[in-house]
Amino acid sequence: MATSEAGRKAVKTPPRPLRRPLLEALPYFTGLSPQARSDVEARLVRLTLEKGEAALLEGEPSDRLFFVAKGRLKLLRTSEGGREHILRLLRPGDSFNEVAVFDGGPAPATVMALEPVTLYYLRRKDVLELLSRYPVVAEQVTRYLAQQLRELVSMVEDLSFKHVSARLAKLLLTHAQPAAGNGAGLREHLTQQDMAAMIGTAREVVARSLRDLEQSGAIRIDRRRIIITNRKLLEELA
Amino acid sequence: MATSEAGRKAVKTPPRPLRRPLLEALPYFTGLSPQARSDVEARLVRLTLEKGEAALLEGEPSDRLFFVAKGRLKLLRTSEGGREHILRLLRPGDSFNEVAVFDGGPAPATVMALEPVTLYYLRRKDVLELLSRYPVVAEQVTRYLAQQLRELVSMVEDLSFKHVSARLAKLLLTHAQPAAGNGAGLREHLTQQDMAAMIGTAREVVARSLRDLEQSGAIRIDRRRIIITNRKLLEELA
DNA sequence: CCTAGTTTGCAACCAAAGTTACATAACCTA
DNA sequence: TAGGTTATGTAACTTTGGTTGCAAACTAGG
Repeated sequence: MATSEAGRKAVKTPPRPLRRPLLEALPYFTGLSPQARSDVEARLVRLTLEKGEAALLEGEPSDRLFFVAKGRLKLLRTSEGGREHILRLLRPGDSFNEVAVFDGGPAPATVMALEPVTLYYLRRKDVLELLSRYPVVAEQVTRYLAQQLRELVSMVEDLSFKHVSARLAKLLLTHAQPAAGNGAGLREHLTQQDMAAMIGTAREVVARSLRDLEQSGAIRIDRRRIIITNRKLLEELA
Repeated sequence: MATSEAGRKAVKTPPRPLRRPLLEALPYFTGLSPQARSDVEARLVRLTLEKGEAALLEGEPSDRLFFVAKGRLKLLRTSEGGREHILRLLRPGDSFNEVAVFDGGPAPATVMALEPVTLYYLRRKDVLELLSRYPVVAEQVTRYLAQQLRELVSMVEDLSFKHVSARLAKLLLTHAQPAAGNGAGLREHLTQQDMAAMIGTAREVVARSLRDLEQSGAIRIDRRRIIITNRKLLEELA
């Protein structure tokens, strides 16, 4: 993360057969019949991006529904002042740009590659066709959209009711090593800048809050790695 | 608005034929064939609520997709501290509880009647059946969900980037009399408490911001009615 | 191994927003 | 219209969060 400015050149690579596991990993298309599956595959277009390149710029029209096959991206919204709020991190299996595809408006957020990335996309008309041809897909799509809505509602709630340190605590918890209880680190390294952009505040405030959390005994910061020393406590703070 | 606590008794009234205009006003079901229409109508259940009654409580399971036929409701999220954040005002033609119906989880928000209200609802299984039987419905539903997502993203952006006075200015603009330019009042009266709950702040802060806006010349407050005296300015502030 | 760029630590300060505490005005209902 | 209830106006104060400004620690590439 923490990439600086970026162009948006995209390398369109020649179509190449999809590996099965990928399509199966896309929530929209699990459990389709073989014919249906090839119907979908025939419409997918492959696309690769370098680190820092944008798949989508907020405000621009776009009718592509994207799927992440490889690599991670950030989906963010930018303020006039240049600050960014990261709404989601995208990883293989995720999709994005549903909003623009389904309501026909401009892209509501920018999506930028955090590392070399492979994407596939469908055009709006193909999506709608698949949607009406395969009801299962329609069902999966509505489920996915509903989940997104649920997450955003919870984000709104957090922003409006919780203080920075609570939002930070929650962020740490959702990024903690899964199995581990106490003593767990984060699954992937996040810079303070990243964390700030994810919970909607400034980097310095994150630093301050991290110190507070350390004071309280919930976490320990060891050579800029965050260790959760008291998960219970952290959950209470969140 | 500004209703106090409320029970949640609901009066289930005997089924009665839907007036055509209503069904036509529901975005999901416009443009259906007559048979399709009666297929939908046969599954709708009618429900009335008194002012202050809840159609839905956040956290409770619910598999009903609701449609507003008459009256207004507020859709809100409550904090532990009892503060509420109003996410949307619902009026005839609106629907709610898509999230729980489509992802199968608990209701993400509470919905409360602001006045006597008539609702219709469909059960989850009927919704899914209609969805797969009539592709047009699937398309309308995904469009509607996408619009909701767009609005929530914009709400998140506002909360994270804008100050209270900007959020308030925006709120006033979206509630201003439609046609009118300067000199326009609000379409419906909102108490400061309402406004505070809609932009995620405290009532006193709204009062303070209103004074600021009046100072700046964007609005005038005349016997607790808000008049927009300089729409341009208000738009800049937002 | 060295350097340029990135990330972090931290303090001091300022601005915004939340809180507390009342007084006053408007509204509704009996 | 009287009297209670709800909505407002406003000030003072506290807390949180945003900003500024560096210095130090780190890291990746050459």
